[in-house]
Amino acid sequence: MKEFLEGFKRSHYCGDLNSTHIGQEVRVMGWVQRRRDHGGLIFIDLRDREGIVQLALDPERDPEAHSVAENVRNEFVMAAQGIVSPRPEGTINSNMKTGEVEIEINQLFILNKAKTTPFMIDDFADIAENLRLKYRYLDLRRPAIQKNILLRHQVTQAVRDYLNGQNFLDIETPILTKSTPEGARDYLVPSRVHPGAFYALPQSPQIFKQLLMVAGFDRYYQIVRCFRDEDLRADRQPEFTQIDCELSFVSQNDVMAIMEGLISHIFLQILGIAIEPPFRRMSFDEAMDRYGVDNPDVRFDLELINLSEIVKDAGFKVFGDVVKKGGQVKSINAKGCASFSRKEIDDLTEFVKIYGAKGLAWVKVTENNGWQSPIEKFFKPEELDSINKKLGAEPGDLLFFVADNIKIANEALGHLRVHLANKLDLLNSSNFSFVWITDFPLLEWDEEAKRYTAIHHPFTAPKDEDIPIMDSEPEKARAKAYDLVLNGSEIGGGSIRIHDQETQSLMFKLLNISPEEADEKFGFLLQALEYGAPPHGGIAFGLDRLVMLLTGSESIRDVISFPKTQKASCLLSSAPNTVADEQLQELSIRLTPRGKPLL
RNA sequence: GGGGCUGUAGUAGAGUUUGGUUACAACGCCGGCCUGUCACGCCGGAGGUCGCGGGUUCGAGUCCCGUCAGCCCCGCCA
Repeated sequence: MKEFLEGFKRSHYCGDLNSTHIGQEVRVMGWVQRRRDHGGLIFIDLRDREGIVQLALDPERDPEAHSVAENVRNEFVMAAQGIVSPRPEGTINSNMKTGEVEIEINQLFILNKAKTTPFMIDDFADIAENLRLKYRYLDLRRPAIQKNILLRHQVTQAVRDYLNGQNFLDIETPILTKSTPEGARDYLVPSRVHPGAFYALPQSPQIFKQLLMVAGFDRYYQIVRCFRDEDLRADRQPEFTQIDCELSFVSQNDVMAIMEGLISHIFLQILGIAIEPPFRRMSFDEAMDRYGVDNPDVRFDLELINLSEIVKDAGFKVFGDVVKKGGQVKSINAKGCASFSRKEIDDLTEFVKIYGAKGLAWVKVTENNGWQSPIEKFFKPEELDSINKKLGAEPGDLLFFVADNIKIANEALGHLRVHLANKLDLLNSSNFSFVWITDFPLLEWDEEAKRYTAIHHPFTAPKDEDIPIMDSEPEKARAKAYDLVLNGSEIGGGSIRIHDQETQSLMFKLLNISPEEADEKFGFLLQALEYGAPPHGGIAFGLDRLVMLLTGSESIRDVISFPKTQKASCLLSSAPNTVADEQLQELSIRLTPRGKPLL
């Protein structure tokens, strides 16, 4: 076969041929999408990564090639030579990119046969995902998935083009690195040379990229794999790819502006969509207040309205009591949804319970702005009027209320808002709405650990004006941190980092990390900060999520070549698997009986 | 750790509510026919441990218990 390919070279991709090639002799190679045998004439649709072209085999024109074609089956690998010809009148296929032409074949070779595939290689069938993942190399042949992977390549190219043009340097950082207990659970790799010691796979190159700033590289980027040993979701894999950036001598606005340039460049290059910077900006507090979440989908309204003040002293004791205990009553006006059935409303009630809400109160607004509702009788007419007014309620509207602590009320209605938008078909996946979320709190109280933890990470700088209150009112201190949210997905997040040793030490103190512990865990970073660390900051974008949104995919798995299942296994290779006793011995590892905790 | 959905020829489904003779049609596959099709067409054929294990019953794809796998979500995770 090697000798054959020495002499027989491909001239074009199948999918690239069109009427400009008419009259040329071309050579194509690819997989048989389908063979249509008319007894005499045989058509073969040959597919490669660029598309499909029709091969026409006429027994009179070339009996030898025609007889080869008689034995061809789906997914055979073929090499073909012939003349690109216009299709006869009336046989042009406008559904195909190459539909105006066909190749009149004069030489046809079978490069390899193929067994009947477990599923058809096309975009019509809806294949069970475990089967797709087991035969991922066949799944990846399907045009829709292949398109995603090709687009992913185009995105990384666009990223490199832009960042290279902005003087960023692509620098690699270690994959075998040190466990840092803050943040997600680490994937650990046992060391053979150091029995009992472990490397950790990086959750992000965070500390190393900061060290690159100390080293003076000034602008760094890396398209880099990161690892987090946490449970999976439709948009979460245990290994994922970040577009990781860090810059020296910049403010928060500098970072955001440069990254708006990057995102605009990507969208223009990939989708031809112009997105004009600056992007919309919104504080964390505003996002929580109006949308209930820190990753608001701003493609639609259905905003959350706080009714706490109105209902605090109103007739409905259940609402009033919640407010008096420090909770909130928030609501959504679903315009024109009064036609929802009892069943539909019950389903929505079940939906908010997922987020801890005890219930979902509702009101159907009737003619003359009256209420049809189980809670109607508890409100005086003037209370009812002021709620209607606050919500802009009109006849035909459906109002929802959640009364609970602030966290649950926000979360339940924030998710209900998106759920309703889906139900009402308000979401358009080809509409891209960006918003920066800024002014995050620096810290968050961890009830379980009885201490503060960093919302972003322990190296995030506080806002200058909040440094004085870090000690006295730590929960009120805000961070120089920012997330970029696209259509309700957090696609990137970053911060200005702490670059002086004193602030970093204060931060560790607030996090209840002792100097000894800090030294043991992050000593190398703290030392580096003492040798002339420049002010710096950066950001990381989730490449997988970005490509998912660019392709309109519903799962992150559809934009990753070899993804893992929800239980983090690879159905193709059967990873993870057990290993030989000898391997364990070399690593000084002894296993406990399966599933039993170590005593 | 928890909640929900799904599992029937190679594939995607119907059948499960109300247990009853040989589990149904489509696509694919195999054979035959067909010279302008393009998710070609026509004729014929093969193909099943109803995820797995146990139970109830005269009898289980169908009911019960357990278990495995995949998916969605909560917790967890930037």
